[in-house]
Amino acid sequence: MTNLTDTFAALSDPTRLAVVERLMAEGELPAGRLVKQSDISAPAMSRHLKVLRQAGLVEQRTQGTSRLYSVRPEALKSISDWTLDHRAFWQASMDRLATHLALQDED
Amino acid sequence: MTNLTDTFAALSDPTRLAVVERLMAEGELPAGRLVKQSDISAPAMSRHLKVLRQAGLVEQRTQGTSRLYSVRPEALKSISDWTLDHRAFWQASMDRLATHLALQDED
DNA sequence: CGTTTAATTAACGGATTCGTTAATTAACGT
DNA sequence: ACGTTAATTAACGAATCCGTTAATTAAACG
Repeated sequence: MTNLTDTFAALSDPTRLAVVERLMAEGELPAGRLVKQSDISAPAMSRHLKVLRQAGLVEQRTQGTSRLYSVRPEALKSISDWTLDHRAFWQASMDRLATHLALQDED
Repeated sequence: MTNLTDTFAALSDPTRLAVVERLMAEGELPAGRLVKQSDISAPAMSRHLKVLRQAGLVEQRTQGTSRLYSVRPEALKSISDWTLDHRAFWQASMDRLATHLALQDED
């Protein structure tokens, strides 16, 4: 099991966050495809993918000379779970804020 | 409005994640209190708090010579919203996984 | 006004991050 | 076995991060 800080670190880079979002939207994709629509080199992308893999955010499988990457849903769930663990805190505050704004609208 | 990658970056350091979690659990606390139960110096903590503040995760108010820090719920909500935006992806996968494991248990 | 308390900013060193180009590994087709 | 395609690892430099100690700012109090 990887640490939550590692998950956050993996998603703290714009290139990596974009990769994860694209893989979620389009599903499994080869590394080369991810390189094409980025403005960095293949080696740079390769190391970003390694970071994502080591953080448990993506997994890799080989097909011919290509490596296909996809998002591991467990990683996403661990983030969601973390926000839910603390939801009692931020939800109440947000509700207060929403109520306050709604009352202001009535003026 | 701050970027989501900045939010993730702020939470990618164990000291900062611990600070945020403690502030959520205990509410507003002075910087000095956060230093005490950490094993880093006051200047180091001060810069961590600055990172959290610039990422919009905490806010600060002054009381006497102390600075009181608290978590901004909006930041937490933005993370929760992000997971919900992609929930359709990971939820379905997790459900499949759960079903699969349940079927295995029956063997 | 000088002192104490609380916290920050300044300055510096070591480690890590992120990009590049060059070299290497891996799988496939002939 | 050889060449091609796809991707990774190696090697290096610039920038950023994170810790430290020393110096500075800010508020409160006699």
